[in-house]
Amino acid sequence: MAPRAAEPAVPRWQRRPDDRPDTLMASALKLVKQHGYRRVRLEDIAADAGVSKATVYHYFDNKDDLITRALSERVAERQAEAEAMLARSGPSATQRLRVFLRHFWDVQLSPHAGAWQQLLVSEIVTDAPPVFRAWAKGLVNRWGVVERLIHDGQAAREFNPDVDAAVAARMILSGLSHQALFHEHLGVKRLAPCDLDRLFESALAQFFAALAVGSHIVPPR
Amino acid sequence: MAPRAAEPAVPRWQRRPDDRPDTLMASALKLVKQHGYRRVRLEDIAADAGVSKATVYHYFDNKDDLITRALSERVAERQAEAEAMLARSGPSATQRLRVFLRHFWDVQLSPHAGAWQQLLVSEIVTDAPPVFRAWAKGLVNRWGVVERLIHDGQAAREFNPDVDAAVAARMILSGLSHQALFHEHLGVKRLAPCDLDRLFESALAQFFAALAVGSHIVPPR
Amino acid sequence: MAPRAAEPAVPRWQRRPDDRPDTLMASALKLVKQHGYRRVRLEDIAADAGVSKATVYHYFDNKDDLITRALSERVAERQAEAEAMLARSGPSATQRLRVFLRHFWDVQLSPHAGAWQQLLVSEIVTDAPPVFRAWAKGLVNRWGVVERLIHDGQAAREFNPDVDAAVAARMILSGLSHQALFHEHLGVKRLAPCDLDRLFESALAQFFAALAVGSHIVPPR
Amino acid sequence: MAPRAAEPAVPRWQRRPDDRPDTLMASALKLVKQHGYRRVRLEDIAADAGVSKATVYHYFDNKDDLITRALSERVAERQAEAEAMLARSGPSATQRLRVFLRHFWDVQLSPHAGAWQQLLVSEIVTDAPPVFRAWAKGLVNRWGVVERLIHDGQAAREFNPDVDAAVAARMILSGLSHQALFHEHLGVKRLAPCDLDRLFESALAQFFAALAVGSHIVPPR
DNA sequence: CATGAATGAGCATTCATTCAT
DNA sequence: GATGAATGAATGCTCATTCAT
Repeated sequence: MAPRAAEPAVPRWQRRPDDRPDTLMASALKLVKQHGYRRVRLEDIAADAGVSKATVYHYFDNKDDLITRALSERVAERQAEAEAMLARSGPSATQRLRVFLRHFWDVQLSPHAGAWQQLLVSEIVTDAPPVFRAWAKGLVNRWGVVERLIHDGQAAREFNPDVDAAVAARMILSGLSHQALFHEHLGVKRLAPCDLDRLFESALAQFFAALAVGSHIVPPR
Repeated sequence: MAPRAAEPAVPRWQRRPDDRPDTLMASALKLVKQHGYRRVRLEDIAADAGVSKATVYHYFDNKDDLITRALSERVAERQAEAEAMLARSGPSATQRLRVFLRHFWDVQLSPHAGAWQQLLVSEIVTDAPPVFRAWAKGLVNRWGVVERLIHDGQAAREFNPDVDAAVAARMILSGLSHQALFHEHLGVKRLAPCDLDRLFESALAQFFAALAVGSHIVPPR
Repeated sequence: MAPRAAEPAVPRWQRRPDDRPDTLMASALKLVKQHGYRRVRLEDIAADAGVSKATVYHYFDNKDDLITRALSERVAERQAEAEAMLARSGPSATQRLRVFLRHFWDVQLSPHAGAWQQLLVSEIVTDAPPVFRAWAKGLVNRWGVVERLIHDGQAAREFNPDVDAAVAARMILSGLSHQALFHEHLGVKRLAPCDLDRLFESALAQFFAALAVGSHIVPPR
Repeated sequence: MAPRAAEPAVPRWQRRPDDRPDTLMASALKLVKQHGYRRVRLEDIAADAGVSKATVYHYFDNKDDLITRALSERVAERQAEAEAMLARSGPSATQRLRVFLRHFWDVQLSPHAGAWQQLLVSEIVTDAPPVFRAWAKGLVNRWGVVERLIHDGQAAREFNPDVDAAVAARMILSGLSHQALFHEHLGVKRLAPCDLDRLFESALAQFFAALAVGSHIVPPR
């Protein structure tokens, strides 16, 4: 409470006011990930950011605005990362796909990603539709990336041209995502143990088997 | 205030049939699905069931108890349905798998199932772990059913014996689930349209292609 | 719920309905003493008496009526005891006083009496004035008893006739009561230990010293 | 709802001086004394202090915290007063005792003190033990003061050195306290009238008679 | 008689938001 | 710009009492 006497008169840094919104959004993000969208209290966010509740209203319209903007910004960053994830070079479509999917899997397994999936599916889709839409665009984008890689492989005669590339892309990504969420993040692995690498490798083996040139694909009806 | 003269004195409340707890749980379920676990107000549930708040406390310990029991009961029912879903007969493993998966897909597409997935992933896993565990058991169960059907097919030489049946089971179910959730329930279909039947049929075609006897499966490492 | 089959057809005793009110009052008394007037819940009393809440309303107008009547009855009993306490015979007034006061002290030390004092002073005086009045009559009665015993002693030349007997009676009884309450029941003995017998005996010695024939009593102004 | 035209827009609340917590504690104290610990409603305290319920939570953790702190503070004040009560000078121990006890008696007769005794004995001892302990310390303290004054008198040959000073102190203070409570505050004077001054003076006369040099004290056993 | 069922009124506590300084 | 102070609107829970059976 009382000013600490012997302290150096010149603090090492001054909090630049411009940082405020970012600091607040960072705190918001952190606490939302920890406790969920609806459970975070504005007060906690403010405290975490080291400001008073009222200050939040200088920078944001209300709690929702703060959180929504915090999430949006993060979605944008993630999107950028996701783009970067694309394996741009590589000898074969197979190789590039494998690299991309491996990266995707690793990301999905991060606790970060787990928390995000939960938030998205539950509260964001309901309470912050624009954020959800932004994120969904990224999702569709990734589907497109994989679809294009498959098409490349088909064009290069690496893959069976009869395979429905769009669906194949969706299924491998959805499968991996869903497994990461339930198996890893939600703890189903305790009920049905399965080595994570085996999961990924087997899934990939089957994915490529279905894409293989001679695969017995029965075109939909 | 004013003395009611010869009025028949309408009784303040009615005695209703003994299914009170069930009615309450039904209302709870309905409103939880509509507004989410944390957002339902006890008062709304009571009102929906046509009773007063206090009546709820006659049958349940508290709000959590009511909702948790409502969810648990529903999980039990769903579990039963899921068991029944099993295609018990059929000429071939392929046929039986197809029937099972079709049923699974149809169920996943129901709005009901969509709401459930959201609830489970978000609030139930956090706020009602026992309910989540019960549900997770059912999930693992379904994985097991498909795995066994694949094993049957492998034993009957219908499928490639090298395929990792457990992972194949997980991936097809997870893929379908995840697609149903995002594509259908969360509205991603507006961003990336795709016919639901095509989705299912292509997914199945690729699934069986990977299982096909001659498929080029590279066993994991 | 289901009737226990093998049970002897004739229970050893039938609860006589006439017992009900007494049973209820007993439970009320017990719980009021345990938890205080305002904290007992009607439900607890009913449960303790083995009947349902609604049954209480057959015998009593409301919660207050039940408790008030329970207390009143007990006050009446106590009063009777108190009367009986009077040492009717004895060689000297001194002896009879000593016997009476010893009895009084012992009663005051009982946990029972402690609970009662608390109740009286706090809730009964406020919430059940008639009960309080009844009890107060008993109190005044006891003062009168001691006063008369002192008068007897004065008439017999055992005590100094100048002593104000009424006040002496009040002070010895109040002193003992108050000490019993605070020292014993409210636990002040932990802060200022004092042997109970020493307390009583010293108090009595001083009481009789003041009454002694040669005592230097300065009559009030 | 209707747009308020050019209205000066009366502010919804006022900022008030910084003595809020004190104001609140004062109101708490007042209402607790009026209605008892458990019966005061937070809302009433807030209203009495002219603030909203929520404001209370700005300064106190909860209702209990508010009341407990209010009581504690008051106990502290009373304690200070009690210390000051000590008759520091005077020609004789007798004189100093008389002054002290007179002051004590006057205080005990104040309506204030009556309310406090009731609260202490009933709710405080149960619901706010720390407050009770603090108060009990003050009580024991007062016993000690009188005991020391008696010892002084014994040392100065004013009083009989055989008298048990500790017990004498307890009995005179307890007697006066108890009489003040029942006779005055709880209205027993209506049943058994007695002039307050006579009560005090006679009590004191007997007290000093027992202490007198020649008093026939029979040391306890 | 006895009771399970039902309820209204009450109450402490939480939290996003606003205002005066 | 920043904040402490203030609040209204919710909301879960309790309990004495009443009614239909």
